[in-house]
Amino acid sequence: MTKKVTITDLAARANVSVTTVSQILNGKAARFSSKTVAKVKQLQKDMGYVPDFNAQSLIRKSGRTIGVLIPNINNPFFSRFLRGIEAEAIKQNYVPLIFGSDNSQERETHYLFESVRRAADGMIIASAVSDVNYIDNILNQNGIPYILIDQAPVAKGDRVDANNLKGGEMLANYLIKKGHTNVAVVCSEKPTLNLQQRLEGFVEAFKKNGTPIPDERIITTQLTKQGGYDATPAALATKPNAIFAINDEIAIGLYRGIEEAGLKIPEDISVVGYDDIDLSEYIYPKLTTIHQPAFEMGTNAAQMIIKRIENQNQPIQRISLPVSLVERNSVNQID
Amino acid sequence: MTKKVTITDLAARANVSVTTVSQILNGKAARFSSKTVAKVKQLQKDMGYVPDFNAQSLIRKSGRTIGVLIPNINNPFFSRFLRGIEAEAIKQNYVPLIFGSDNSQERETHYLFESVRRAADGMIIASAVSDVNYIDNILNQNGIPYILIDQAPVAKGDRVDANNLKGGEMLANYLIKKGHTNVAVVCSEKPTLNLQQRLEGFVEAFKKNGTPIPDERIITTQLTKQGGYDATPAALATKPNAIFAINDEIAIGLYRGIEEAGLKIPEDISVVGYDDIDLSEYIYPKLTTIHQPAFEMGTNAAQMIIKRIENQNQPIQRISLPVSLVERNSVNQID
DNA sequence: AGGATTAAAAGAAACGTTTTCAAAATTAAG
DNA sequence: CTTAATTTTGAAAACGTTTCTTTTAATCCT
Repeated sequence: MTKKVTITDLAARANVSVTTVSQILNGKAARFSSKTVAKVKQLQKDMGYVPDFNAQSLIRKSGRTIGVLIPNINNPFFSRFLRGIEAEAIKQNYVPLIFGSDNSQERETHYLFESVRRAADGMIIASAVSDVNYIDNILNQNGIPYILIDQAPVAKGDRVDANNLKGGEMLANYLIKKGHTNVAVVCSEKPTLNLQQRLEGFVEAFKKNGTPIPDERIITTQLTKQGGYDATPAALATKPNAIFAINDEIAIGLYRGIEEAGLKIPEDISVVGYDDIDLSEYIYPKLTTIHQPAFEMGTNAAQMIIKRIENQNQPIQRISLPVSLVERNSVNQID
Repeated sequence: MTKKVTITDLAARANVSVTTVSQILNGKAARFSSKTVAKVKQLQKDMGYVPDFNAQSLIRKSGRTIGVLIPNINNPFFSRFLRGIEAEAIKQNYVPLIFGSDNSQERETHYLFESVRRAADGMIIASAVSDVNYIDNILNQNGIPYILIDQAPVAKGDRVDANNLKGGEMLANYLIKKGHTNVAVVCSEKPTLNLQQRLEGFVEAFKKNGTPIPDERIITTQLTKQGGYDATPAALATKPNAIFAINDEIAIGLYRGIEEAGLKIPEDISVVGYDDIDLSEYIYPKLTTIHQPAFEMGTNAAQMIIKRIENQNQPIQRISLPVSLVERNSVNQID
């Protein structure tokens, strides 16, 4: 392990000042004779000089870093979302600092502070166990802009989401068209805003149809495959002819539970999900669900936060992405 | 957005020198009167002082950061692995810098350099599109220790893996016991060492059994669900009574392909996978596979690299974790 | 030729910490 | 009381950059 080579070493070898080297390596090469430029650039390669990140960030007051807080790396929706962020970040020369809160309040706080400590230039927060005002306080105090996904923003905040109200509504109307008026819903205990809206769109559509969904048909559980599996007996107990899983992960758990209960989808019972994770095409029967543009949500979020970082006082940005129903084979026509 | 508060500000407010503040905040509080200590600590809270990460790292020559390079965030095996890393890192107060190479050579290189640039203290590399010596060169030149997962290490390197040879062998013997001698394999084009070993264990066991697997029964494809799906026709064309998918993702793709071909698992054809991702219990029929301790591999990897970081010249570390066969319902008894 | 421009390069301050070393203040000892 | 020992504090250097300002060298113009 050789000692790290610094800009001073390089300058010395080039018989040139530190300033000169710095300038040349930072796009100001025009100011110098081509001979010097060539010499410095060559030497950089030869000596393997790479500027010290910390020294650089210290003085530039930015490390081009975006803190990203998500609930769960395991959930395919989020991993796709993450890849969107990554794609945009790489394009604009930022680096995402990825943190999974695992739905733990403690972890979320830890990572929030870690992001502050590491002087993230901005944050994308898709994890939501903490109170929004709490988050806002911490980040605001430290001058870190952030954007919230799937959660009610503080009044003045930037925001990107997909149209959840519409999504829920589309699903409901589809089910109604297929003759299902007797539905159960599996959702999480303390749903974040996006889930609430999904639910609302869904419930309202059924109400409008004159077939409201009674409260006891709304089952709560964890937002995971396991959660869906666990909730199956309770859902089945309400004798529905269709179940709406608030996300695809839950739907997959439901599939298993239903299978083990000896029932067939969609002949005995229909299921719809939400998210359109890649898996939904790989299970049997293929899942009818709402497509959310997870990747685009990622790229948009990244784009938005970068804009904000680079111009703190531009107008508030809000983007709402469209969703679509993708009809596959998990819903039966009845009557 | 208030101006950032520095240690100098705090010192001024406390009527005390910068040194004093620094010491007190860095575990050397014993050297000072309890009055001073109390005052400083209180003020830190009140003023919301948090040490500047870059200034700190610059002088300490470490940012307690571990670069993590994986092929694909989407693959559940890796996301579980990641969570193992995260768990250990948080315990030891490190932060993982997570990068997904997406199996792109270009990205991998980019992130490798990005890790160098950001002065990662060490790296965990589970992505393997690049040549090992190439990686070794870059990292070695910059004095960054690393550990390789699932890849042949450079002679002197630390290493953690699971026993792939054994895993392949177990699978083969299980299949043989179940009466399958007519098997196809779906693997990737340029398999990394771990995959090679899986394959070798598998193939050798069949050879030993007197029923060797002809080359044309080894189909190559991408290591994804889509890849498995795409490979189905080719695999089926060899008329096997069982297929070994080199990982569970491929197995899931196979499930879909087989279903669409109108065949039933395991009645018409058996399938085994490798990894034991959580999904394998949620598909129908449940997948028989080899369990790899992904999470533990993560914690071990993190532990190992941290040890290495904190003591560059300790002896080489190697851990090989055990694997086990988990028998579910995707294999039929034949004869 | 000699002042005025312009081009090329260098000097020095600043970023916010940690840490070494020495000085000042306090306490204990004789 | 003085001196020594101990506790507490502070000044300044160092980490590796970027950038603002200044100096030096080269070129131009009448």
